[in-house]
Amino acid sequence: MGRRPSNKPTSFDIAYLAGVSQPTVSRALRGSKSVSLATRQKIEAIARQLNYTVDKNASSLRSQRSNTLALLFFEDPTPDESNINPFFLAMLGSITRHCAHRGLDLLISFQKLDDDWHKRYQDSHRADGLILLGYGDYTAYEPRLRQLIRSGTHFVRWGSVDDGTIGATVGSDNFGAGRLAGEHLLARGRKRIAFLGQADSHYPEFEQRYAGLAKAVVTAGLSPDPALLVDAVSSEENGYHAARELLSREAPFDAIFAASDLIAVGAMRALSEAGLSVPEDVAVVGFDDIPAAAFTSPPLTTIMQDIRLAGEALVESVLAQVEGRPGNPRVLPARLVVRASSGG
Amino acid sequence: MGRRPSNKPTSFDIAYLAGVSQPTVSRALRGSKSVSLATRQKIEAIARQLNYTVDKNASSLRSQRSNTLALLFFEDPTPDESNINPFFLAMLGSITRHCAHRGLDLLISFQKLDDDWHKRYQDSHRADGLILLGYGDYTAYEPRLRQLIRSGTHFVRWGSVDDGTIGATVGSDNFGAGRLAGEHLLARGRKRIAFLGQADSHYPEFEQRYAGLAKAVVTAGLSPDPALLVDAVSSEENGYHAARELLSREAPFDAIFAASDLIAVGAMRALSEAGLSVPEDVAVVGFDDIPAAAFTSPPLTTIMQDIRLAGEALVESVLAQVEGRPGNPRVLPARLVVRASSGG
DNA sequence: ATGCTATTTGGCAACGCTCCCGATACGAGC
DNA sequence: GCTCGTATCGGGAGCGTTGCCAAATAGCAT
Repeated sequence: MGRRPSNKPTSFDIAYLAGVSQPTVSRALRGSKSVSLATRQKIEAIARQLNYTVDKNASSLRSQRSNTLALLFFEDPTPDESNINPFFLAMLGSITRHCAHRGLDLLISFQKLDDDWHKRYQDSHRADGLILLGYGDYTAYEPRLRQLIRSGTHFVRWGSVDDGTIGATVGSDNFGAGRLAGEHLLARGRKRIAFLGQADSHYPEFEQRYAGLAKAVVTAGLSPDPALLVDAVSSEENGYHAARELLSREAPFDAIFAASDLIAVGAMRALSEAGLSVPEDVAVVGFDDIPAAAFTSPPLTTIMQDIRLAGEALVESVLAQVEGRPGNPRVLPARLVVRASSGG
Repeated sequence: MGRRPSNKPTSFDIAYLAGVSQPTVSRALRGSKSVSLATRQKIEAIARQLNYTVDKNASSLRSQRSNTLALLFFEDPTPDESNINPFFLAMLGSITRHCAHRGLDLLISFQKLDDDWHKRYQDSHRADGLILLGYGDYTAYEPRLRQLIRSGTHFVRWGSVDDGTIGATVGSDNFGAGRLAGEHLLARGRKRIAFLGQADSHYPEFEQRYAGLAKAVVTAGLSPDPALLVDAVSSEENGYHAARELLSREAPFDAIFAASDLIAVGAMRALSEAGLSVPEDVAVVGFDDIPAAAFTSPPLTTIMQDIRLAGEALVESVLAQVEGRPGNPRVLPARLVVRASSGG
């Protein structure tokens, strides 16, 4: 029964024990250089001995800095509770680690696209900045982004980096990646490449992936066939149905470029049910390199985004804004991971 | 230029506009019943119009309640940055949703087992309680748990629920699940079932899974063979090596029960390389039902834990403690998901 | 010894909210 | 007509920290 259990010590207690004033304790523990080595060490020793921790709320209230970022996930289609987009989960890992590296706390939250999430965060001082991660229909949350900007909330968005977007944005080189996928398939002799994914402006990332593919096709002297373009948002179910739709169109095709791995996985199931074999009849390339991609049969050729770099870029971008610097847009390279589904 | 951008309104502003005192604003917005309907409505209207949000830090500082939980992940083996245990990620989804449902914020953080993470959270008022999620060596963080208890920090642990554990705990019925797996394999005529996973007291969950399996074997009138017990912690690499170790022992076996899906996946790779086919030569059952389990070839029979329920139970347990009620231990049922790897 | 700069430290006042009272108003009750 | 209870609100005091400025001390040249 040495010490009373939950009598959380304050900086006053330490000040008293160290024989200094309370502000000095604050300075010492925060590493201000205007406190002598001797007193700092004495203070640190006492603090350690008392198991003292700075009160996060008091500190944040006073300094108007929470040293916390909020990570908001948006998902369009899935009403399924626990089934989160695996790519975003990988991103989450990268972001948390980078936050830890920078001494930041990370608040996370899942949002419906049409919720009033922005109100929770603007001016509440929960977080110094927001990281927005979402695949969904861009137009659905675009007005809310304007709201955030108006209220002076710092945020960065993961998504398509182009002129039309609003606020700081970090994203992969979707166009380049699409082109990469196209060139890969063309190099393997495929001539009629279908695209599964929403290729309109509501889904700018998918749109750019398609644009890259089209560019590769055109460059090869071929012309893209609109019949090979099937809408799908990112889920296995949608991929399955999109592939069936494609099959029903009876336009010949010898390859599929899916806008996401989930779509690709669903599509491969549909192909297999239709008696088509991958990659002999149809080569398949996905996007994201989710963990399951290595375990499909055949294993899925896909585009790997640089997740580590992405997490870092996102965190640094918000941080820059918090510190008054501009959060410049950033395009990250993506690379092709060749597996069996595209014929090696 | 209607309103000045980042001049965050305070409750004083609202009070002034509403012609009431500032505390009344606070009460009204928090739904205290001792404020008349008329003034409440007036206050709410003004608050909405000004885009007012309660300052989280001030509120938490005064009330000593942050309405925030912290989710801490522990991982033993993986130094690999972005490769997070998929089961925990699913759990994360469930926990966040339940937190949202309860109006709680969720702080997340990845920890090394031997870090001084407990200091960050005790008395810092970052969070009202902690949820600890980890597969690793229990003994490594057990002393830190005692520390938390001493300091009066509320927490709940996901893991093995038995007498030896400390603090509030929620976990699956590992023993029952192990038995389920054993009975399933025995019912399919397998008689020599190997177990891949650390079956000692440092990994109580794995230990119990093994105990359940052993129970099933004994009940069937057979006796467990120590030669069929191979240590492995949860990763694909470890599963691979464990299976090779098993093969090298030259003790006959016709089934493998892996303590986790990751181990099972690695083991299947080793089996396949050794020219053994699943399930003909060796039936395989995993544990966790990670997303990839459905895509292995053959698809993996595994144990599915009730993740939705788990998230809810964890959150409710900490909440109970915060409110002064005891956070009782809770054992959740798990069920078998039969796929091809065990012979259907 | 005196003055003057450089280094440390203390005092005071917020930060924006919630909690604990006490004050006021209004009807009811005798 | 007066007291008393109930509903509603205001006043004042913190919650534990950090920011700002002044004060004290030390160090050194004059």
